[in-house]
Amino acid sequence: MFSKACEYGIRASIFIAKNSFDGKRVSPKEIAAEIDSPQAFTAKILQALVRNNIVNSVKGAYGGFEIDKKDIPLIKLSQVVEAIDGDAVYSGCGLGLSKCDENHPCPVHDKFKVIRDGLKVMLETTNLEELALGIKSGVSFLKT
Amino acid sequence: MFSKACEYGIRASIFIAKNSFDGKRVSPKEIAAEIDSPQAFTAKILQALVRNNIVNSVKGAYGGFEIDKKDIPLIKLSQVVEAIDGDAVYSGCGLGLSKCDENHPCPVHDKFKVIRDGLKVMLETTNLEELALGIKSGVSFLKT
DNA sequence: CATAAATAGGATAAATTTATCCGAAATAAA
DNA sequence: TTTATTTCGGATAAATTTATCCTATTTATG
Repeated sequence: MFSKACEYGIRASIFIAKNSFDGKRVSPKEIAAEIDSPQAFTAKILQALVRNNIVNSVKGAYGGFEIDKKDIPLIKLSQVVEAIDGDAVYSGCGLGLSKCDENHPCPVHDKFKVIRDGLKVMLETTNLEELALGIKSGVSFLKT
Repeated sequence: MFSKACEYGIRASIFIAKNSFDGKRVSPKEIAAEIDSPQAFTAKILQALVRNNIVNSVKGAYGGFEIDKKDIPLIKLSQVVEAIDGDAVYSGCGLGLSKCDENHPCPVHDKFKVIRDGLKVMLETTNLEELALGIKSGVSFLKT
């Protein structure tokens, strides 16, 4: 469904959001440990999230990654996915046709549309706040 | 969503089904041309479909790939996907956790479950016959 | 039986994704 | 201003996926 990079990116975003609630910045090292991901690779993904204005980075001593508290409920999962994987999950053809639309559909176009639209709505209506709160309260987890 | 191999596999299966309606066997060359895929790679995927008893191959002169007419309505998209990509699309965690279930869920477990279950039902209730008929009647297409 | 036509399958190459390493640049604090 | 700390970013490597090539094997037909 998503690339590994995107999976790490989502998990990292949730972890950063959780810590930002407490005004705590986190490092790639800490993030990688808490979401069980390769550290250097995760750092690259964090850079992409910074470039896309999803998380904020502070260089130098006592720096790290954070998200403005007021932004946490406004950031949707769809933004994180799009920053890393682009919009292929929504817009691409399920069977890989370069041109596939209502006028020239692949055999499963309509059936896939239902699924993809559902996924899109889900990602666009899920924000980092609710996911971070799940972690904070211990009902959900970011690693095995 | 699916690997390229799986996309080719689905398109190839539909094309074979369409021709099997007319009692016509098709070659990898013909298949690759009609679904716009790399021929040798497609041939490998066809081997996997044969090993999984989804399509039938006939070696030697006048051979090719075919599907028993009576089987066409019985073969579900889920079987083709599973033969090539396995069951990761259904059962895997959306965020890549190796252990993710009701008792130890990732933050988006429930929300993903709805989407994945929908996808699963769709794949399990869509058969090759209806897809092949769409191609035959010209309402849908296997290439751009 | 000989031949031509076709799939099977191993070896290999190219492309993409995933992952690591290291020096440069920035910044807070002493 | 110096130092320690931390992100940034380029280069590179490893792993996986995608793709190609070539030979062996099978089989219908003459």
